[in-house]
Amino acid sequence: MIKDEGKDGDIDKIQYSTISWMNLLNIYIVLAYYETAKKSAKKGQVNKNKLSNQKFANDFVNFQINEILAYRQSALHWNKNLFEERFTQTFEKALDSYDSIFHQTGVIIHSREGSDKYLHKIREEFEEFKNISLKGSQSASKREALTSHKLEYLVNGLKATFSIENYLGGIYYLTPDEIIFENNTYIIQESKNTSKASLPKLPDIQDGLFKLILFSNLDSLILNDEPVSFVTKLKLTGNNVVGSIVFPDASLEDLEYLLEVNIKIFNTNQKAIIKKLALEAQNNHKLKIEVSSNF
DNA sequence: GCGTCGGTACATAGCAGTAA
DNA sequence: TTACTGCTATGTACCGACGC
Repeated sequence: MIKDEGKDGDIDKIQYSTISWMNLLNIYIVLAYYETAKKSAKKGQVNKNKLSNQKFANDFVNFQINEILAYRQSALHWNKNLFEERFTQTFEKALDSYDSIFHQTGVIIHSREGSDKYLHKIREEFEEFKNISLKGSQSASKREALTSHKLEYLVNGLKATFSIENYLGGIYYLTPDEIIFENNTYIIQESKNTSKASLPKLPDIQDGLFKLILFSNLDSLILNDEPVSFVTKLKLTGNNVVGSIVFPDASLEDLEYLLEVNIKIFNTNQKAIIKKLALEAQNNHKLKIEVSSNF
């Protein structure tokens, strides 16, 4: 839920968007907090208030996993209950745990002040989510499949926000990198770039794909009450890439040619990833993938 | 000043190849 | 079979840049 790396380090807290994301994808959430940590002994860090080697309270994690194994309802249901009944107290536990880590290690941690504000904000977002789901369940239209999403498209200056809702009432807010209007079609695009390598790292590609697969499964895109045509696109750019390719438009020959002219640019693993991306675009309706140079 | 993001450095684990 | 070596993938930590 929270990771405090000491006063001179980073502090990370779970965001509500992550929780609603899990709701949308039917993934069960396990709350966890760190129980022990050591003062960082790395050179350059010994004189700072920095924690490393943080370990989870494992019993608490295992307990929840066992509960989930015996649970018979949807992840949304589990997550909702978890949030209502355990979130605040577990967060307090996490903070208390950091207090005792401070006493054990002498490492000063971030002040507790911001935490109340955080809890208030995340609770507010949860309430908003509950209100929207309530409205959804009252509506006469029964949605039967995950692919039938309700979609709102808000244009706010240059930023566009999608709110996707599935039939269970899970909601996730996503902001795509770019929206391009071309040949009467909206292209929802995620871009991943790498300045040093020729192809972005696999986790980055996966992240982009993941967001786009949600978009590409949308039934329809409504802008100002009018249905508009759209595709989704993952644009991968890297260093020294010769030529460019767009899947699934490109032929097998095009793919072989791209790999041939970039034989020294892409390593074996990267070539394999590109081939898999070609397959992904072939099998995923409405998804395009572009591989090109970053200049 | 704070929170966030992206790039990078570093440690570690897994794996395959090779020599003893 | 064992010990060693180098390569790669992965996760964590660190740090600078940026916007608010």
